[in-house]
Amino acid sequence: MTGVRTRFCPSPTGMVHVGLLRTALFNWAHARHTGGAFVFRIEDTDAARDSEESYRHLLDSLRWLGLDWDEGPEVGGPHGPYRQSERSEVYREVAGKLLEAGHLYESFSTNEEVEARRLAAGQDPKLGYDNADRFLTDAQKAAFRAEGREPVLRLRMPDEDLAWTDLVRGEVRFAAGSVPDFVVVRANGAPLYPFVNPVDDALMGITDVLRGEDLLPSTPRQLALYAALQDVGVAAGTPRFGHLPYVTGEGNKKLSKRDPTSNVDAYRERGFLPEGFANYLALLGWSIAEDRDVFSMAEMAAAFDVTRVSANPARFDVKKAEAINAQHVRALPADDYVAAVLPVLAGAGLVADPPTAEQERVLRAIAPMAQERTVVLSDVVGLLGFLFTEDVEVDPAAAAKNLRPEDGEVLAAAAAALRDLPGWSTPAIEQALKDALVEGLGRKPRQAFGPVRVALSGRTVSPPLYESIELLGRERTVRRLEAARELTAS
RNA sequence: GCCCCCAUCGUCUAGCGGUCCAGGACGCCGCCCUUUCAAGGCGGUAGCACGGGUUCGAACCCCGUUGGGGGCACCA
Repeated sequence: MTGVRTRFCPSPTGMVHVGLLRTALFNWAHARHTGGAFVFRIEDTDAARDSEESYRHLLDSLRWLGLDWDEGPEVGGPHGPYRQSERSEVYREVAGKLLEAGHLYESFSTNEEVEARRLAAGQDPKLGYDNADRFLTDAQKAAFRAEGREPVLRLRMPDEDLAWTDLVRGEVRFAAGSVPDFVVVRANGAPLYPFVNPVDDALMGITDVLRGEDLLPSTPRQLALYAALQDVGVAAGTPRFGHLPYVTGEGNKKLSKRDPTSNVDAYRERGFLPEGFANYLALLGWSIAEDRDVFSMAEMAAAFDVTRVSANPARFDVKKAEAINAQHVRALPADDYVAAVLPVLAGAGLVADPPTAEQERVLRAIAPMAQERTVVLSDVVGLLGFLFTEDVEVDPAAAAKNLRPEDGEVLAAAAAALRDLPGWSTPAIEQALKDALVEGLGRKPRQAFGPVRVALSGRTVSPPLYESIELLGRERTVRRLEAARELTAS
């Protein structure tokens, strides 16, 4: 397959939805896999809801995920402009051609009139427009205009079944007559989405349209429009369509825009890696192999086949997304991990920006042990914070569990063993603590090291103890042990 | 109401007529390793919605039922 051109054409309203980003990802992957082009177009025809901020945010989100576009905003291309708000002339011209060729006609019926006619005929008003204005005479039109009415433009639907072979679902068919003539241009001259979207696709040479399942019922109209567009020489052909399954939330409902778990930013802020998040998104409807589900963007591009996308709706499962992300975090080269984590620590005020040499040394030393405990980047604030503060705030729950009155002796013994330890190294620290606590006090390892861990890190979960102690240094270690000992007394 | 889409473990999926008493992953439950928590290793739990066909043979093909979802704007 060559010459494939896919597109992603969101409207800049509000936040970026995970389902939207999944659609972008699949279009990108399909283009990359086939060696085609990925076009990015902004459908900002709704001035009331669109915002410049949201537009910027859209570009930023695509770039964050690693989706590069060949044509579109900020990169240009031969079919621009790529923002619909700048293409009004184009639509006016195309509508003119279609009207002249008789594919479009002027319609004066109001919704109330249509409904009244349906009711009078004993039909369900839900059926919509009744094609009543199809053959208005010039005299009739003049009469309506004399009343001060301005017409909308409607597309004359063909009297035949509208069917296509969907890339993900196979043949889909709508019976002739089941789709009424639809409005293409408003009375005030403003073109509508069902018109501008195919017009732009045609003009931009789009060959493959991968979009959400919610748009499937509007495909017959697009097909009819395409036929008209070809007739007047605007379109070269009809694109292939592939309708991607819904991304659902809890329950089986389509993931609502109001559901906080649908906002891509939430994942970004928690520190999902772009590759990890893209990997999970790809799993929503696609799989790379029978026994494998962790892969890179490059691997996805190499293997992606739209035809193998599942038609089933997919539930967004945060737990699995985290598990996939954690695998990407663990696979990071150490330097990359440090680089990724530094801004997070700086953002939490734990290290300077840029970090001091000492802070960087500590981070590099603990990184390999922290890495395998990091699911999302923001985890490091809690996991490593104790290494970058003078004193530590002990988590009350951890204290209740491991800083009980009987644990005081452990802390005292640990402090004593470390206060004058010759040689401050991980092995020396390990030996000293084992001697003092396990041998000396006869405590089980669990009973011995639990209190020490809480005293030093403030939590029951931390990187390996001895290494942490070495990095903490003698002074802070002893001070924290003594401070914790006072807590056991209370 | 009308039209359309979907139907394999709790979840995401593999399966494209025999190699499937259905494979992987997440989750969950054990065990091992271990200074904690993870990671890692090993094992376990759990599924072809139902009914008819077609066929020597059906998770896979067809029809129906049921269930779920979506669309029916001068919004995108």
